[in-house]
Formats: sequence, C-alpha cells, structure tokens
Amino acid sequence: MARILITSAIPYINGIKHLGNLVGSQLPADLFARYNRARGHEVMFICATDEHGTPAELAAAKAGKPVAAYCAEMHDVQAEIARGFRLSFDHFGRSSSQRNHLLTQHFAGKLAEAGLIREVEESQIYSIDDHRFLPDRYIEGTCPNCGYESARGDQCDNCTKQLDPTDLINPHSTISGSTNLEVRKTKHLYLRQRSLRDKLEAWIDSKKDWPILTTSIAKKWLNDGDGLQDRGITRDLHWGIPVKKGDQIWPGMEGKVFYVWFDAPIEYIACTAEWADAQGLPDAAWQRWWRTDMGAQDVSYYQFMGKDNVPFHTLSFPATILGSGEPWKLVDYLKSFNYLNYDGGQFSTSRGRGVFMDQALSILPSDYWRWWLLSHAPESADSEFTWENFQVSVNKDLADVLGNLVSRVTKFCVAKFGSEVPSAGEFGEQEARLIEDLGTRIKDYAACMETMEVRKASAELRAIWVIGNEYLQAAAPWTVVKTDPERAQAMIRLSLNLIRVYAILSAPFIPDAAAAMMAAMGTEDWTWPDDVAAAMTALPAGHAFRVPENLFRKITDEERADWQQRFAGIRT
RNA sequence: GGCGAGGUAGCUCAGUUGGUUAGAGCACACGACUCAUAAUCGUGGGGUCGAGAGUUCAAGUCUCUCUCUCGCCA
Repeated sequence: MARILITSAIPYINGIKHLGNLVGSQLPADLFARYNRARGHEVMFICATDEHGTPAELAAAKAGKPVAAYCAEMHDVQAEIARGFRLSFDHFGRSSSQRNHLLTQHFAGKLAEAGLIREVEESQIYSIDDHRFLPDRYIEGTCPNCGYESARGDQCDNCTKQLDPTDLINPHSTISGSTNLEVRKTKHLYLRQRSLRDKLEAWIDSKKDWPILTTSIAKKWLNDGDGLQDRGITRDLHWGIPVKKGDQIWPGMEGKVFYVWFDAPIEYIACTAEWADAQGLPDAAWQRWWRTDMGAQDVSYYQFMGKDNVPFHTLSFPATILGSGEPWKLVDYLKSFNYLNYDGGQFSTSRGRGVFMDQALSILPSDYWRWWLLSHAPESADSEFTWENFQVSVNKDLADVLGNLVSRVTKFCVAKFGSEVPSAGEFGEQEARLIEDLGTRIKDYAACMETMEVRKASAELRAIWVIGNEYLQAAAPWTVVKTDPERAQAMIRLSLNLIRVYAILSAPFIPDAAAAMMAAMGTEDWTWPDDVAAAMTALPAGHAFRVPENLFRKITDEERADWQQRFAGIRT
C-alpha cells in the first residue's frame, strides 16, 4: 500500500468557478484520489479556498460585507458546490485559517534566517479616499503618449506603451473613482529567488517524467530575459496574514500582510493540519504527510492545476520550501491542464460566459458533467465544450452504452428467472473469452489511471462497457433461453456480476451511478477486480438484486437548444 | 513586435525514439438482433495529416519559409 498525497490548485474565493476551472484541477485530482483509494492506497486529498488579496476585499465591499464574513460565506458556498460535484476532499480548508497564518509566518521567518529575504523601499500610489495603496491595475488615467483616457497604471491598452502610474494624466482610483491620490514611500519584503535559481533548475531538470507543458513553462521563467526575478511577498493590505518573522514582530513591517501568492500554496500544508485538527488528531498525523523527517519519506505527492498556475508551483512555492532549509515534502509529479473553451470562445468569469458550477448542477446531476469533462479534459491542448458534443456524449456513452446495459440485464433476468442471481448452467468458452479480454482491458485502464492520462482512461473505461454489450449480443441469452435455459442462466449470472465490476471500475468517474449500480446488486463489496474470474462469481447464485431506476436520462434536443441559449450571454 | 502552443476524416480528438494500406468515438449508409432507456452488435464509405520546399531508402512524425488560430509577454 502506497501513501499518496494529492492537492488541487485552490480556487479563489470571490465567486463561483466555471467548468473550465473545475476540469483543470479539482476534478482530475478527485478522479486520481478516488482511483487510488479504490486500489487500497492511503490517500490524503487536499483542497481549500484562496481567500486573501485585493479582489477579495473589493468583492466583499461590493457585497456590503466585512471581508472575513464574506469569505466565510463564500467558502461555504464553494464547499457545498464541491460536495455537489462529489469532490472527495479529505479536507476543504481555508487559506485564512489560523494554521496557515502560523505556518506562513514560520516559513517567512526561516527564509529570513537563511538570508533569503531583503527589504526594499519603493514608491507607490496611495488613494487617500480609499485608504489603501493601489496596485497598478486599480489605477487609470489618460495616457501621456496617445491621450487614451482609460490607460492603466502599468500600461496603456490603446498604444500598448508601458507606463509608470506616476506618468498618467488625471490618474484616478478604479475602486472609488477618487482623484485624491499621492505617491507614498512604502517598504516591502522580497524573496531572493535569484539566489535559488540554480537549485530550482537542478530540481526541475531532475523531473524527467513531467509533461512538456509543465517543464517548458518553468524553464521559460528560469531563463527568459534576465532569468528568475526576486519576488515581492508582502502587500499594504488589511486582509491577509500579518507579516511576522516566525512568532516575532518584523520591525518596519507593521500593518502589512503577506502577498496572496506567498501564503496560498503554504495552505496545502496548513490545510492538512486543519484536517488533523478537525479529526482531533495530533500534529504528527499531518506531519507524516509533509515532513520527510517525520514519516513522509515514503509519500508520493501529486499536484493538479491549470497551466496558469504552473510557475507558482514549479518555482515560487518550491523556492519557499527549499529556501526554508527544512525537510518539507516537495511535489513529485505535477499534472497541469490547458484551458477548456466554451462554444467557440473562452469561458469568462467577468463576462459570465459559459456554465458555472452551480448552474451545471441545477440542470443535470454531477455524473453527467464529470463524465463529459473528464473524457474531454484539456490535457495535450486546449479543448472545447459544445452543447451538441455534450448531449451526444452523455446520451451515447452514459445512457446507451452503460445505462442501457444495466437495464437490459436486470430486466431480462427478472422477467425470465426472477430477482435472484440464477444458479443453473456453467460458464463456457464465450465467458472465458470475455473474462480474458476484461482482464487485459482492466490492466490498460489501470495503467492510464496511474499515469493520470485522463482522456485515455475514460476511453478505456468506455471500451470496457462496450465489451459487455458485445458479449450479450453474441451470447444472445434471449434466444438461448428458449432452447437451453440453464445456459442462459449462466450468461445472466455473469452479466449481473459484470454490473458490479463496472460499478467498481466506473466509480472514480461517475461515483453516484456506481453507487446506484452497487446498491442494485445488493452488495458492498468494492474489491478491485484484480482477479476477473473470481470477480465474476462475487455475486453467488441465489443472491438478491433489484432493477435500478434508469441510471442516466437522455438530454433532449429542446433542452440542448434551451441551455445553449441560456448560457451564451451574461450571467446576472 | 517578441515568445509559446497549435492547425490530422463532417464534429471532438489519438498518433510513442521518422518505417508496412494514417487511427478512435460520434455523425452517416447498409445489415443483424429484439432482452433493453427506438437501446445493442456488425460491416462500410469518408482524410493529398494548413501551404510550399528540403533532409532521408522512408516524414503526420526532422529542418526552413509562408499562412491561419489561440494564448502569454513587452
């Protein structure tokens, strides 16, 4: 039994994520977690909400709520939706937790001890009316070059010239519109990533089996231009983790907080501590996942994320870990995803384009979405969601191939032999061939799951469903029953056992349907079918089963047209 | 403008270190079957692998040029 640590990129707090966000991290991570649990491994699957930073403050202000209350509320909303999608986190934590405060401050202290922090005094625009420093993107004004009136603090979108906020004519805050701005000196901490560059590169180079997408992004940041840059890790905000050196005050940094991208990945660790706290377990329980000096030396750590998160996970976070000089677990395999596009364009949170997680669940159960998203995961390139494709995939794969198979077997048995596994007859050559074929395919499927080849795994699973139909079609028990009922009984006995095996194999993709299949077969035996022949006799003669409700319904043309129109425009 | 990723059957996509007639699913056509959610199974048609040139005994797979799409950055 292996020990497997899995983290999904943590979603930002200010709103509900769309399907593109889901398929890029949480969902494939869940697939992998469920598969590894099914194989009997010890799994720790962690996710959380990423709660700090200016966007959270602004979203809270817009909602008319204190930011802490807003985040608590939105965390619950996201947690509920995650449950709706059956995301099987061992813990869904919060980057604003006390655990993360302490751990983030701890890391900062260790980095300072190692001489990897430098203090920099810089000038920034302060909005007197907003009572805050304004990041570049929150300042607009007239471009001194082209006269464009909505130039941002860092660059003019019209003439594309790079700007300094102080260059702008009539600068104003995009938060309040206030022009009551001034330049103030402020001091910030920078992490000396440059001095860790070679160490990071050596570490990246040691990861021969990582996807090209992952290593190429990391290499680009390491080598592009002047190479890896030192990075500011503090901000002049109120909402965040107060800057401290371990548990000590950091002179000159009073009232400042750590930058959200500094504390967010540390939450992976802190979240595991939150899990231990919630379980009433001692620190050793989470440390054995994260500290190689406290039992984590045999842990395999997998991260899942969209490609936009790769630089932070290949460089920034490892810089924090390596720089601390402490024996924390580094990621072993990083699985990154491209983007999912929506019907000819991009999903857009700001424009409300596409399907958001809550909307998806309001029109169809999670299994439908899980199946489509995972079987079309943007692994090697960006991929595209269209309603036609969704409708066809769901109707064909889930309703026709799998759902109907369960129907035809169970209903035929009840009609001809009753609602217990029939006892007569022996397995013959056809059954032996099926068992052999199934054994091969299950191995192929498992291999894809282990290497996290999500689309391939879904294709293998579908092929496994198909051979059930092929077998039935060739065996034709509905014909055989007329001349040799005992032989037909053997066929159906096998087919009922096949349903149980399919439930086990399918559970990582479609957990609800799998549970329904298992319940219909009247068993709780989820043992992975390493021995297919044995698995085909797991439900013994005389074992009671029942006909389940249809596992999947079909999406009609009218529904498809309706949804296509409904989700094309603006989310209100 | 720079960098990166891509342009493979009507659609969504696979195609390992270059090597026999380029694959899958869906869609389409025909056939089989009738247990089942008008479901299933089989057979078949369909691609000059974005364009052009080059390297090679051999290129979707390497090199160059061009073109289109999409990102990121300045």
